[in-house]
Amino acid sequence: MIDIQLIRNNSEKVKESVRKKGYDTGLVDKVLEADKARRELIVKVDALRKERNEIASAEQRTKDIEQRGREIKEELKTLEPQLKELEEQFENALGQIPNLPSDKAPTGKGEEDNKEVSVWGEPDKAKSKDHLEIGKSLGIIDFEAGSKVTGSGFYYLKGDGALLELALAQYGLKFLNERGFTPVITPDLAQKRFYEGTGYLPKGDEAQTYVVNDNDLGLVATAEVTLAGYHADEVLNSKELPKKYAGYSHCFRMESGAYGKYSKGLYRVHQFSKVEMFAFTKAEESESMHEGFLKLEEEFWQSLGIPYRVIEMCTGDLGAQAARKFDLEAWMPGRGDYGEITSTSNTTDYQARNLNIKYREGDETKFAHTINGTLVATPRAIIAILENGLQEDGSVVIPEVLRPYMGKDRITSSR
RNA sequence: GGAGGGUUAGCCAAGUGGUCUAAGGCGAUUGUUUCGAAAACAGUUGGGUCGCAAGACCCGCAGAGGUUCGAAUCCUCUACCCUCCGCCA
Repeated sequence: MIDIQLIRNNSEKVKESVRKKGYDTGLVDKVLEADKARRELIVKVDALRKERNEIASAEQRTKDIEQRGREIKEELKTLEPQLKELEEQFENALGQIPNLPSDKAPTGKGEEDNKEVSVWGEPDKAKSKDHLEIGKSLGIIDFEAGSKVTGSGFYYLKGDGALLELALAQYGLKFLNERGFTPVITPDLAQKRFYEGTGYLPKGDEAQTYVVNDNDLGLVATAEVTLAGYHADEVLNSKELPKKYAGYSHCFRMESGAYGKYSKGLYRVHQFSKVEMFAFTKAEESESMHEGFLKLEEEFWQSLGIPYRVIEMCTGDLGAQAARKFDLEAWMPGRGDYGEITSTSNTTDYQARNLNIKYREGDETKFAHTINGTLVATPRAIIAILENGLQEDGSVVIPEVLRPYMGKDRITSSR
């Protein structure tokens, strides 16, 4: 959520930001109304509580005073639940206001207004084979068994496919560990507060998360959920900041209604694993940390030798949480186009407000800033590696940096 | 699964119905002092409402209910932590 003070003091500016993000500016007026109603009742309730406290600490206790105490108790019995209700309405309204976009984010409505920032590597236009075809002939990806046993959108990786996934994860964690990140293996399930607090409720708010029983637990869509939650309700020491984590987890996404030729094969699946970067920083450091995340993503993908381009999201394509966001898109010969492989967002203090993550600096406590970024989501990495590394003879060359983890330099057939 | 003990502010910790307006200590931070520092002393160190401000008030003792004129304190439920027993490895 954003700071209510900002809305109270500068509602026009907030509306402008909300409009830029493509949300309804009426949300802002709703918040102000709810805030007003809530404050009016607070004044009433506080006055009654004050009187109650005075009565309770009075030197002399008389029948009259005790009678007044009983009256106050009755009044509060009706007013306090009303206040609670108004507070909830206020919180809900406030929670629907998206984070303000950074001034640096290009203004725009949707995908078509995103900005290409840079391009690295030379796509090999001669290659056009699809990872599904390659994976099938090498015997390393099996979607048929996945849909038999689990359902559509699930798959088996086997043989070198399994080794490749683990190689990517291990290389990724080591890569980040060497660059100051703490590797973490996180829970794959989290409570509602966390998967909602990190904002996996997009504009359409179609459910994205698999929920387990009525347990209030959901399968995480990303380790961002559990990494952000790691320091929930804490006050961090500013000297310990920034804190940088490299989380490895499975990710589960319902992806309802997301079928089509661009969602083919491993590109859009219901379960995958991912190495995720996450940082908690001081307010003034989030921007440089975010840019650092982008650099690390580039360095990582360059080390794999995969051609990519960097896209900066325009305001309309930032989502609720992000103030600024960059994606890396790898060249994928099978589709003859670039496809998203990473995404890094600066959510400033938006997530931290939801999850109550602060830091103390001097005699001030402030909300921390949180930054997230994909290092590698393994299925899409596998697409890029298979399709770009395919040789004439049908084998696939493994990027050099992964060879130590695989114990071989190419994939020839499944074993 | 059973039985007991526990959860107080950034951390440690006192407090078993009414000056608790939550003691004290540590840490952090600001000021005084100093050439500078240390030490010492003084202040600040959860959230909210009203107010131009000075300030005033409300809430907050794991969470949610309840008893009472009055709850950190008594009662009920829930979560989590610890110890022992059982079970499994």
